[in-house]
Order: sequence, then C-alpha cells, then structure tokens
Amino acid sequence: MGKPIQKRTLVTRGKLIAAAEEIISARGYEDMRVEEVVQKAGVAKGTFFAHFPDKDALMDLMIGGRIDTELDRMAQLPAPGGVDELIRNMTPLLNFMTHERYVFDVILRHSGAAAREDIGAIARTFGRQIDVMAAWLAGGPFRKDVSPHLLADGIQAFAVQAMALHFCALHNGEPMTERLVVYLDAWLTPPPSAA
Amino acid sequence: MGKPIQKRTLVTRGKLIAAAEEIISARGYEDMRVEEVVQKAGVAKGTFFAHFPDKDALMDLMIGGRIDTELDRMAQLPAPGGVDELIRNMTPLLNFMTHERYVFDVILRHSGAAAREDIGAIARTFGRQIDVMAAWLAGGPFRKDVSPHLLADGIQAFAVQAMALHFCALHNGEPMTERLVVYLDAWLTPPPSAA
Amino acid sequence: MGKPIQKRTLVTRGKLIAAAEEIISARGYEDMRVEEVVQKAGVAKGTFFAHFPDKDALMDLMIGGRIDTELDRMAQLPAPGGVDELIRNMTPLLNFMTHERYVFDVILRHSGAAAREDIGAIARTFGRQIDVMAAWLAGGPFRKDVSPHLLADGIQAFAVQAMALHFCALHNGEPMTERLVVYLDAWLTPPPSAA
Amino acid sequence: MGKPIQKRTLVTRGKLIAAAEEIISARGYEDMRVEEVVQKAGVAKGTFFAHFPDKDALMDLMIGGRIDTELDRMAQLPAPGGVDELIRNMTPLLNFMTHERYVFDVILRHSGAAAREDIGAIARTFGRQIDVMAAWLAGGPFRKDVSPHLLADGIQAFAVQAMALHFCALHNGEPMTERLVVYLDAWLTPPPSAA
DNA sequence: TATGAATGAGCGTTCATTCAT
DNA sequence: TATGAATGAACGCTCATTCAT
Repeated sequence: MGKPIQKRTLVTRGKLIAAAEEIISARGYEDMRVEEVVQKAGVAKGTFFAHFPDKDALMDLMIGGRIDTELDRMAQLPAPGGVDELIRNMTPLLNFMTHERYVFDVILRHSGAAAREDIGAIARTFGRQIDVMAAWLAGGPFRKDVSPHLLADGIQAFAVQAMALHFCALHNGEPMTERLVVYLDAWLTPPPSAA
Repeated sequence: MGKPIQKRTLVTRGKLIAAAEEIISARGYEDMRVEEVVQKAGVAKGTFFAHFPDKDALMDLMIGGRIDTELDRMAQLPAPGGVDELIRNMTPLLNFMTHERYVFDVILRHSGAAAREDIGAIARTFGRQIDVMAAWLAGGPFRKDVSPHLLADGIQAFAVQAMALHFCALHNGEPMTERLVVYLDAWLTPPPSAA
Repeated sequence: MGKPIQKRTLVTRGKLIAAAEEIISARGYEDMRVEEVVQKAGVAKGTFFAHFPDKDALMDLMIGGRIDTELDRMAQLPAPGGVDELIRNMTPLLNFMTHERYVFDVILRHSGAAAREDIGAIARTFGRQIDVMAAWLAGGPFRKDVSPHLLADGIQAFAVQAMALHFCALHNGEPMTERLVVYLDAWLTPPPSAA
Repeated sequence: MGKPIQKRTLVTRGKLIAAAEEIISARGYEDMRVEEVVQKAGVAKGTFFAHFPDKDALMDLMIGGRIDTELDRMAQLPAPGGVDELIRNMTPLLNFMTHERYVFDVILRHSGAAAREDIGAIARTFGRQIDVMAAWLAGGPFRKDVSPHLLADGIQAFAVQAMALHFCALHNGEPMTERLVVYLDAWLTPPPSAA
C-alpha cells in the first residue's frame, strides 16, 4: 500500500547523507549544521525536512550507522577467550561512543528511544549489541548460570557506566577499559568452585 | 576568608529556589524557564546569574535535593534481607528518576561521579547512593567475592539500564523493577557453587 | 478552435472542487491547503496546477461562486422600496463577505473590477453587483440627480467601508448594517431641497 | 505601573526604524527584509522581535508613520473651497497609498485592524483622516444636511474605491483622481435647490 | 494529463547568558 | 548585588509552485 519509494528519493537522501558524512569527518558530529548539509548536498532546505523530521533524526542515522559498522565488524570476530579479549573486541566501539562528548550524549538520549514505533537507528543498535555479545558469550569461558542474553545486558550496563565515568572529572585518570575489566571480571567470570 | 554571606543574598536565593519549586511542581522540570523563575521570584534576570553560575546549577540543585531526600530515607532503612527487599527500598528513588524523561536525562548526564568538591549536587548523590548500597550489602546475604563497593557500582549500572529501557518503546511491557530483579539476582546472589 | 474539453478533465476538476468545498465547509477558507485538496480528491499535486493556474484561481472560483449564488437570489427580488429594505436584501451577501476575515481580504483584493474577460470570478461579481443594484435603484424612491450606476458604485463603496469597520476593534459595538443605514440614507435619499 | 521605558530601549528602537527607513527609501516597502534591517541597525535578530511582535508590526508602523506625515501636512492646509481642491489636497496621500501595490494591500489589511486594543498605526490614521476631512468640510461649500463626520466617512469610502479601481486592469485608463471627482461631486455637492 | 519530489527565500523562534549601568 | 535590554546562532517551518518523468 505504501507507494514504492522512487529512485530519485533515494538519490537525494543519499546526497544528504553523503554531505553529512563529509562534514562530520571534517569537523565532527557536534558541528554539523543543517544549512551546510543541504548546501553541500546541493538541495533545498525544504528538501531536508521532507526527508528527515528534524536534524536529530539525521544525527541518529549517522551515529547509528557508524555503530552498526562497528557491530558488523564485531560480529565477524571469533568469540573472545576471556574478559580481556572481549573488552579488546569492544574497544573500537567504545572509543567511537566516547570520542566526542556530544556523541555520547546523543547515544544516551536515543538509547532509551522516544516512545512509539519509530525507534531510532541508535536504539536499534542497542538490540544488536546484545545479540552480538550474547553470541560471543555462549561458547566462551564465562558464567553459565544465567543466560548469555542476560550477561550481554549486563555488559552493556557496565559499558555505559564505564563510559559515563570517562566523562567525569573525578575519573579522568584511570582509562575506561581498565574500569570495565574490573566490572566484567566480576560479572562474567564463572563463580569460584569453592569460595 | 570566605566572605560572610549576607542575609540579602540568602533571601534572594531562597526566593529563586522557592519560585523554581513552584514552577516544577506545577509543570515539571523540563518546562522550567529562567525567565519565569525570576518573574515569580520578583527579581531581575541578571540576579539569577549572580546566584547561580547557570541554569543547570539550579536544576542540579533541585533534582539533587530531591534525590538526597530519598537517600536520607534509604539510609534509615535496615539492610535489606534480599534482592526483592533491596529493590523495594530503591523503588521510590527509581520512580522519581524516571517520572520525567527530562529528569532522567539530566541525571544520566551528571552520573558517574563519586564524591569530591565542586562536583554538582546530582553527582554527589551518586557517591552517596554507592555508600548507602554498600552499607546494605556488607551484612546481607549477598555475594562476598567482590567488594560491597563494586557491587554497589553494579547496582547503579543495572538500575540505569533498567531505567533506560523503561523509556524505550521496545520494552514498554515489563515494568522497570521486574527487569531489575532479574539483573540483581544475577549480580548480587552468591554464586551457586559457593552456596 | 478551443479544443474540446475531455470528460476526464471535467471529472478531475469536479473532484478538486468537491474536495475544496468539503474542506472549506469543515474548516473555513483560510485553512484550505492545496496539499489537502489533492489528497482528498485523490490526485497528485501537479494535477491541481494542470487544472487551475494557481491556488488563487480556485479560491476565486469558490468565493465568487458563493457570491454569485447570493446575487442570483438578489436579482430575483423586487426593487426595494427604501434604504432599509435595500440593506435587508443585501444582508446575506454582506454576512457571507464578513464571516471570515480572510474571505473579506480576498474579496477586497479582487474588488473594483467591472465585467470583462479574463477577470476573475470575484471581480465579475462586482460588476454584477453594480448591475443588480442599479436595477433596483432605477425605479425606487432614490436620488435621481445622478445615474443609478453611480449610485450603485457608491453603495459598494459604503458597503466595503461598513464591512471594514466591522473588523476594526474600534467599531465593534455598532452592527454593520446599522452603520450602512446611516451611509446609504445620506447617499441614496433624494436631496431634501428637491423633495 | 508599567515600568518606565529606558533610554537604551528607545535608542535601539530608533536604530531599527532608521534602518528600515533607509532600506525602504532605497528599494521600497515590499523588499524590506528583517535580516537586512537588523544588520543595518547593528542589532541582533532577537532584538528585533523583542521590539516588534513580527515584521508586520514594523511595516504597520512605517506605513502608518508616513501616512501620519501626510495627514500632518493636510491638517495645516486651509479648508478647500470645492471638490477639486479637496481632491488636490488629498492627492499626495492617495499617491503614497497607491504607489506600491504592496503598500495598498497592507493598508487595506490593517485598516480594519486586527481585533483587540493593539490597534495598529495604520488603523489609527484612518481615524485621523476622518477628523482632518471633517474639519475641512465644516466650513466649506459642501452638503450640510448631514454631519461633516459622515461626509468624511464617505470620502474615505470613495477614496478606497477609487484606489482599488486604480489597481484593476480594466480601469488603468482613467486616472484615480478623475474617478474620485465624479464620486465626490455626487457625495459632497449641496443638493440642487430645485431638481 | 498525471505524478510527486524538489524548490526556496525568509520569517519567527528559542532562551540561556552577558554586560553596561 | 541588582537590573533588564541585548545577544546570537541555528533550527524549524511554510506551502504554493515547478518540472522531469
């Protein structure tokens, strides 16, 4: 019923996204301006808002896209043999998420997405993240008394916590991943057979 | 050294805070405008910024104050005898933190800080939260292979996760506390093999 | 010469007009949007402009049509026996013209035109209005020292004035027709000395 | 109670108006852009909207001011000795009102001002116009069977009619004032003593 | 004729923050 | 301390009209 999307539509959308990408890689996410995007894309401002409800929607798409790329890469990796390797595998993703305070804020804001079925791109990546992790955990030397899915949920929770601390003045000293090691050792390590 | 705080200062500050409280209880945190606060307080816009470095500082104070009230209450409670009771004890706090999306966002942005000077009121509550929890955990039927402090860190991480999902349309079904039960059972329960 | 109008053309045109009518009676003239008209008519945006040079043309048609209906009715009436009756005869027309500020504005902008080709529908009604009035005036107890046509011109001028004041807050008290009575008494009544 | 207006406020307002005047005299009313006004005035855009609710409000002021200037001049003139002189006296005003289609439209739209007490500058000039005219008519060789005020009302009505016809393609031939002569002869001339 | 994505110029808005008085 | 006018940089929006298909 929804009429088929025309090729022209996709072309224009592509131009907008390409323009945004260029700007972002040149000056970062925070400094992306709608005005500049449409200029670079060679389309009218009205066209932008015909494709995206607002600037935030494009931002969501751009950041979500980047996260998806990382997840694609992660999904290829063999299951990690321990916490250290697991964190090493996650590191590029964590680095991306924290490389700009603005990006982390956007991610946080979109992670618990706006209600309704228009779940944004970022919110969807959170689901994928869990899936990728759960796959890793299933076969590895990790806790087995709870489901891999639950373990993955926890990894996410601890990762967010570690990233949040990364932006806290009090914790600038210790690197994010080190903090995560402590958390995940406690969370993922199989219980000592004898206390 | 610290110049003596004049009475006038405190009076004005009080008027500003009272005005903010009125507005917040009438229309919520998100819709508080500096303009309206000063109007209701009967002072000029500039006066606001003579008392608070920025709007965020007042916001931080208002939300932080409210959280502190909850923590005061929680600190009085006897150590919970299990996960269920622990969560029951936390519930009013969690409810406050999630009763407005905006409030949760502000809290998240300030999260991840432990006590020290010049840290905002909200950040300080996170430190207190850890302390309150750690005290609870020390004597209870909880995991002992890691420090109570680390356990408390984890509770915080899982609570944030549960609250974030609360705002996500994909997870609107299950109530927040139920999700938290699952998380904390897995996190706090002494490993089965050690039982 | 004039190419034969195809049936399809008329059908589409009819659908557009019907849609416009529906929208207008639901929400008034001012809020009619081309977008909505074509949606309701089930045709594409471009089709609209294949049938009407611009939105104004449709507007002109809709309002002009409505005025024509009133004029048809007025033309049937016997010549009024005095100013009061004359105004009574005009009242439905005046009411339509002033029931929406937007409508009055459109009419004003198109006003001042007498009949001829390629003049819009509203402009043409002004010509008709003059004719109807002039016919009424010819035989009645009205001033005879100037032509009925000129008298009719004046009625129009005074009617516009009365309607404009109707929209002016300064004159909200007195009803439009009362104002018009005063004007037309002075304009149409045979000069006293000539009585 | 309304706090006294500060000098700075008036200065800024003056700068905005001066800038608008410059632009208008350079390129006309229609081409006045808010952006350009604030640039030329050397103030921020936000400042503009702190002084005027919208562009239209400034427009109203500019056009209303210009009309007031004409009315000031007209108020100085001795009462005209007949219709011809009366129209000659009005001509600069009529010329201003019709020198730009855009200006005439604005005037029409504001003449029957937006409801409420914020009667615009233009709407107020309509009142003045009546007063100036009425003063002229009181002593001259004009109809005496109705009040000068009513006569003035009529002049206004006929003037608007004449101006409207001026913009009508069908009436481009005859000059506006000639049309007005006919109208006003019929409206103002004392009734022939013997018909 | 019909389609519908694209156009486009400028208005109005936002509101925390600054700064001269 | 107190005042409140001024700042400012985008964003979002409007929506009739055009034009390539």
